[in-house]
Amino acid sequence: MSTAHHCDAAARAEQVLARRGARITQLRRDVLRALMREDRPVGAYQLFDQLKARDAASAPPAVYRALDFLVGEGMAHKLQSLNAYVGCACFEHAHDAHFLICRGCNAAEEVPTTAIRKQVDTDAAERGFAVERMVVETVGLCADCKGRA
Amino acid sequence: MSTAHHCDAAARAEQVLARRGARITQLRRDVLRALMREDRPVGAYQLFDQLKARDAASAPPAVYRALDFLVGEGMAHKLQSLNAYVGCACFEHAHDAHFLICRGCNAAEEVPTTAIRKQVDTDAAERGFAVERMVVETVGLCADCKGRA
DNA sequence: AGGCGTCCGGTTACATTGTAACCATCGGCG
DNA sequence: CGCCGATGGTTACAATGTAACCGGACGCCT
Repeated sequence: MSTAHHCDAAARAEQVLARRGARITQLRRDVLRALMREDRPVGAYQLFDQLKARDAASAPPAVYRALDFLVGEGMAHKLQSLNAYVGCACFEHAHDAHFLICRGCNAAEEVPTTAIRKQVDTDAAERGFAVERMVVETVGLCADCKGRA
Repeated sequence: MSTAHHCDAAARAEQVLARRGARITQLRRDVLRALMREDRPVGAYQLFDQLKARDAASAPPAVYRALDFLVGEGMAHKLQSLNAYVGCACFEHAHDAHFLICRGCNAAEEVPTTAIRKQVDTDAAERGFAVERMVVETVGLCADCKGRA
């Protein structure tokens, strides 16, 4: 696993944010990079500990604020079933996602939601429900971990 | 809104559990009924406070254990995006669900997942991922709250 | 009936996750 | 320059969830 890919993701994300006119501060950059460096979901306090060790963060609220910013910009997602965050160098401001979360290796693969979103919209429309946000998370075993079982 | 419906739900759930041979203790019954009495998601500590007031629960772990039992039996679901629980007088041991969660009135309507589940299975199969559990939650405004806006 | 093993829940003490509130600072802008 | 909104530092806490240990209840078997 080369780190090049992850650096690229962070760099790409920063470019997108810049083009968008978003304020990229040092803290936000640090959080973004820390997130991207991992290829797994990371807890807010895990991030905090990492950053704290480098004097890059002062206290939990700072980290949560940066995470909220990144999630709002679509550069991170929160995994509700893990209370953890993953990075995502996406070009859309905010977008929903479907995560395949492996309970073997803790990887979380983001996959597109077009078909699911359509079905959710149908379910909602039938009931006059206006969709704002969607959470889709699937827990199980990835191909590798399934094999290793 | 009559309470009859909710009592029926709790009674029905207890019947199903009984037929299944599950151990229905006083605590579990109390938690089940408290859950069913609400028509909204309820936090574990909210339940705890209610039960505590009636001397029906001693401490948080007891409530969490009862909730785990009920979720395992398919008589309750956890809403990951709210950290809250809802009852469900279903006949399946465990089943996934799609929840339409209204941020106006906090109602959570459970709707079937057949179509979504199929798509999730497809997404997963394409990547060799073995699905075990699925979380689908949609946040927005229900018909009533949309109107009231 | 007696003894055994398992399941359940009481209890204590914490761990983890998330936030409210207040203030200092910084950067842009008139 | 002086104002203003956005950002983040700081403190103190709220809310959510759990580990570990124990005793008692219950079913089951002999």
